[in-house]
Amino acid sequence: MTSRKTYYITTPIYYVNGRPHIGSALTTLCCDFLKRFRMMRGEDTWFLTGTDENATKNQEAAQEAGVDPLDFVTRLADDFRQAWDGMAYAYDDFIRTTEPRHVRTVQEVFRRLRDTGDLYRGTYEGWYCVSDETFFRETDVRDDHLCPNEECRKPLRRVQEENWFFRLAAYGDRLLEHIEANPEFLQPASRRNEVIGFIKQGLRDASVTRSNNGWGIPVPDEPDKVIYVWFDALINYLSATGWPDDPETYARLWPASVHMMAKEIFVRFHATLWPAMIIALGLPLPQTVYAHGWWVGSGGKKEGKRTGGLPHPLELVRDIESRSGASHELAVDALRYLLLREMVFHGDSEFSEENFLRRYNADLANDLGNLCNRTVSMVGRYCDGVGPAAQPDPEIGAVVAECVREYETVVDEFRFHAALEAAWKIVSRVNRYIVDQAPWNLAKADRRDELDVTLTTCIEAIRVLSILVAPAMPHASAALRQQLGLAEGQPQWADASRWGASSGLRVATPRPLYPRIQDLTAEPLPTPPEKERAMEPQPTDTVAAAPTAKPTITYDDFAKIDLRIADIIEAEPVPNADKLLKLTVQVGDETRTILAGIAEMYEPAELKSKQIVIVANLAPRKLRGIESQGMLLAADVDGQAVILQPETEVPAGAPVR
RNA sequence: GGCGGGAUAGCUCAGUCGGUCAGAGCGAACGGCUCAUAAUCGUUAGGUCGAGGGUUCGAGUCCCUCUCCCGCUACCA
Repeated sequence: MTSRKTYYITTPIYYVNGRPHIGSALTTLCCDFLKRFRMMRGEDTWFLTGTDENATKNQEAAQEAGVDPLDFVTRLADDFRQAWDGMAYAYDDFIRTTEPRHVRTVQEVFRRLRDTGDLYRGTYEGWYCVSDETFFRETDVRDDHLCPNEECRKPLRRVQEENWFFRLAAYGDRLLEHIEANPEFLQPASRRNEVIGFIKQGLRDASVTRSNNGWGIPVPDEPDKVIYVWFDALINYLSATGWPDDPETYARLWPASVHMMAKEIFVRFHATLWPAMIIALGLPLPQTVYAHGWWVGSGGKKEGKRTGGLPHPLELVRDIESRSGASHELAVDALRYLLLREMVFHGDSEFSEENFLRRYNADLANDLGNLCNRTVSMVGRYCDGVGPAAQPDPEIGAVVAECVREYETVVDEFRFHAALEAAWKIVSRVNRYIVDQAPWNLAKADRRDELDVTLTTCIEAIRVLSILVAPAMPHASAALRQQLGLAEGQPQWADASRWGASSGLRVATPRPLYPRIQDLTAEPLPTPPEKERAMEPQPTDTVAAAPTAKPTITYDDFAKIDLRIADIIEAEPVPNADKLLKLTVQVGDETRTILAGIAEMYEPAELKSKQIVIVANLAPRKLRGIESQGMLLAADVDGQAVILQPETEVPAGAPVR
């Protein structure tokens, strides 16, 4: 063994013309999990993500919008960066394909492959789709001369141009050889078989340049051409290592340990073209290329093809946050947990918000959160808040050890949901243990020794859990440790195997990590999350939400919202709710009930006869057992609501535009 | 069209070499407990394991046919 190789893991670089959604969030999350897990084990890690910006479409879209293309893609790239920051993904590097370091590497790759003869000139004459940046053969094109891609169908252009081609066909045998000899190279196995089938069918050389329209990476010495966006994009994994200018960093990072991605870009690009390019360059191949499945809509509809239907991860976070009252950071972790836990190993998984929320209650609120809460509470009550110095139960210790082993095994197989399942075996075993031991009876009978063993066992189990959940839920891990009274700092994996490592901890005041969600009804998700927050009871410990630029919407999107002026006729507090007021409002000749989370800022009396702005066509929703038929608009100032009013009195029901 | 993967309790899914495999979790019902977040613990699900046929002493578990879904690939010059 020579110097220690860094565990280098990558996401694909994301097309900036899409937006972040729970699919790309999952890919990135898997990488984050692996990084955090490896780090915890003491390994050197490097986690790369980024954006793919050289597509011709971007330039055209920028022109339409009348903006400079680079500014345009920069803004879009920032959307991704903010989304990933908001999800607490601890990437080490964010690469953009418009950066000089990437351009430099891509051009060098091109030069070298040109020199070795892996690239050659060829003439292409035929049909070209600008949108897909793809050439089509004569036989693929129908008489209408529209793009054969069913999801595109844009008019094709007749082109004749000389381009550079990559000798992909020459690498089929070498690829197959490597794939057969290295079972861990392409995973999971079902996907590997698809690749083998694809290669055995015979590969075709790939056209890797396009004519230069002012956007993209110019071909060295041929400024009238740019490098095809896919050829350019894959090279980002190499660019980020500093190849060829920074041999030291390169040596530390390359080859990549894992290229993680969703399945649609696996077979042709990451499992075929990219490895062939690497072989042609004479570089070592990545250790593992892994493809996970898609989120598909409920009812068997294939929503994965178009990810437009999938929500933005931070929208879901806001929803969890406002429904549960969990802190923002813990809501982020809740979604991280749910994404990893709901995505099954082999294939596509169903995305259903209701199922997510159900699992939130079951796994996070009832099982994990409550286990911590009841333990800390009992230590407070029976031991004056100091963990006893007893030996924890060895039988539970054996169960914990077994789960820790299982966890480690399945993580190395990329079965994240199975890892979390293993951790939750501990949770449910200890919940059962508590009932079996009945510490409340032990306390009454003054059976001190048994009580000490019981509570020490609980504390120890939670301490181990705080380590096991850390890769998926870094904030929740810290919260568990805070509750137990453990010193701050990164948990270490080795401590998961030290049963009985803690004693005499001073526990914190018990505070539920994950409050239960009362209403699981799945609302249509595109509900504006920020406005909704002002409506919901706000927990006092809510951390300020990470600022998130919302994506641009069209006028049509805006026009769907029916905003109206309303007169407040009646305002009264809602029983058992600190922050909710029940408003009876007049909208034109209609009277409605609206619930608003403004009780902390406004007295019912002072609201009477005030004019407000409401969203009149929001789907009704039950809050605290009362149906709210609309939503009041208010500014959100650090969680406090400030209602919006017309400047002068106007007729109730007047539309707002 | 070819190749591959699915179809298992209301929901999401496990089921390795054919014989306590008909399972888990959630949801629901009932009961226990009271430390806890109306939590937790226990019991309860009688589901023709997509349809039909076959091999076998015995088949979700192997073979054939069919239906539906999904993926990869090819579009028949």
